[in-house]
Amino acid sequence: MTIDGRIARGDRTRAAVLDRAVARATEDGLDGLSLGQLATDLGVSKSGLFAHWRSKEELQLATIEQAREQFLEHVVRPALKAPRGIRRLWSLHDHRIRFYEDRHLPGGCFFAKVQFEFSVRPGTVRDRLTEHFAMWSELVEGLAQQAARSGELRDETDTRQLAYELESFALSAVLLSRIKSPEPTYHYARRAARDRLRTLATDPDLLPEA
Amino acid sequence: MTIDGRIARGDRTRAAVLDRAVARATEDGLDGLSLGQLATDLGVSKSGLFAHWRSKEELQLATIEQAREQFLEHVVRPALKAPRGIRRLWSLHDHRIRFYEDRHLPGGCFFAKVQFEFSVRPGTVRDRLTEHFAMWSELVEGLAQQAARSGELRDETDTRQLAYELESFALSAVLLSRIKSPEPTYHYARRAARDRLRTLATDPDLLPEA
DNA sequence: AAAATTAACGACCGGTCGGTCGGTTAATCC
DNA sequence: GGATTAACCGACCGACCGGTCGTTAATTTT
Repeated sequence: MTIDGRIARGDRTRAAVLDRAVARATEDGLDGLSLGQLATDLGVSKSGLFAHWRSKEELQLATIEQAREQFLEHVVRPALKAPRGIRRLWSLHDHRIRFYEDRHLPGGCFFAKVQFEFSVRPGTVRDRLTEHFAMWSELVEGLAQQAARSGELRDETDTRQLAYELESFALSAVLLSRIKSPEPTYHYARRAARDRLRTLATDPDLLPEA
Repeated sequence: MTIDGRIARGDRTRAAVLDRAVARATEDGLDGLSLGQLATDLGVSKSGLFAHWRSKEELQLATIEQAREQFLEHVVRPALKAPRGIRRLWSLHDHRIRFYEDRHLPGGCFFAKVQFEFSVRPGTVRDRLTEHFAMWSELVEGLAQQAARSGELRDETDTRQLAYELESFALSAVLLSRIKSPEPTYHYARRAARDRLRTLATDPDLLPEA
């Protein structure tokens, strides 16, 4: 019952390749990824990559899963530590902006980038991205509904509408932080969400002040 | 002083190529554009394209200008017919959403697509896109300031913040209309902007109702 | 110690990419 | 009517693309 050193080695390179692939994809896109360049960057051979993934598309799909893991680890799981309700909703938005702010990825956000890249290009990659976004949407809308049911949101609140607006503020933070100056952008992204949540909250003091 | 038929012919093909390039770029991006495919689609030869643009980058830059023209014609100029102030601001947002809704371009929005594509890729293309976005930002913020100065927005209104939020709602409409169902998305994009403007308006009746 | 398994490699393939070059055709100018 | 000009084309180029294949080196199993 010892650890197989060969497999451990494979796992290590696989992880290294995927981490690099996620990062590069935020710059040049999932399709812009060239297997040759990726291999050279990592100091491995191109054919070595094919030992782990049988095609470029397979590697793209694996890259998506890796990006999802990163996002869960840095954004979702920490955010869920906040108390149920409107504070958890805010926490999710805040952690998300912080993740962009901290520049974990050179392009800011893997999913924003590749969603735009594949949103009108049918295929397996697009389908997987759509699934992931559906899950993410359910998470956000679920948290909003939780907050509504526990009486922390005004009765007339449209939780889907709210989810749309939060998504908007975060999504445009990714882009605008690269096109205009980053600091004001992140500030606007936070303030927009906080103001919106405060107008819908039955107890605005649950949220940070201006 | 008659019209030179040869030059007129050149202008016609140039316009046809650029229109097609704008449309295709919303699907595959400005870099995803292949000159060979583009030429084949239009029934011309690849080398014929090089007679009009000396490199791919030159064609990309020309494509950006063409997209700008389209956007001015379908969105900006019609929107500016609305009376100065908050109604003009709303009109700009509404025309923008309508432009996406009408599916003039297969990918929804040229600028959203290529901004994401080039936002972290230094070069002439990126620089031009940044310039264009700066002009667009000035337009929106200028309209907001106009509305504020004429007393149609509450005194405490942060016009830059408002511009950020409007941009967010429109930007995410492009993406979410492809990932989720389109109709609710456009509805959310309009309602978010209208609600926000109404809370900031000194006279909400200037804006359409729910 | 031999056999089996796994990661990784170098050489190579057909195809496509952006780009060049020497024409051809047709409209315009003198 | 001949020279000029502009649009456009077909053949071709080197570079790079995703992908295949036979092999080597290291580790584990028997």
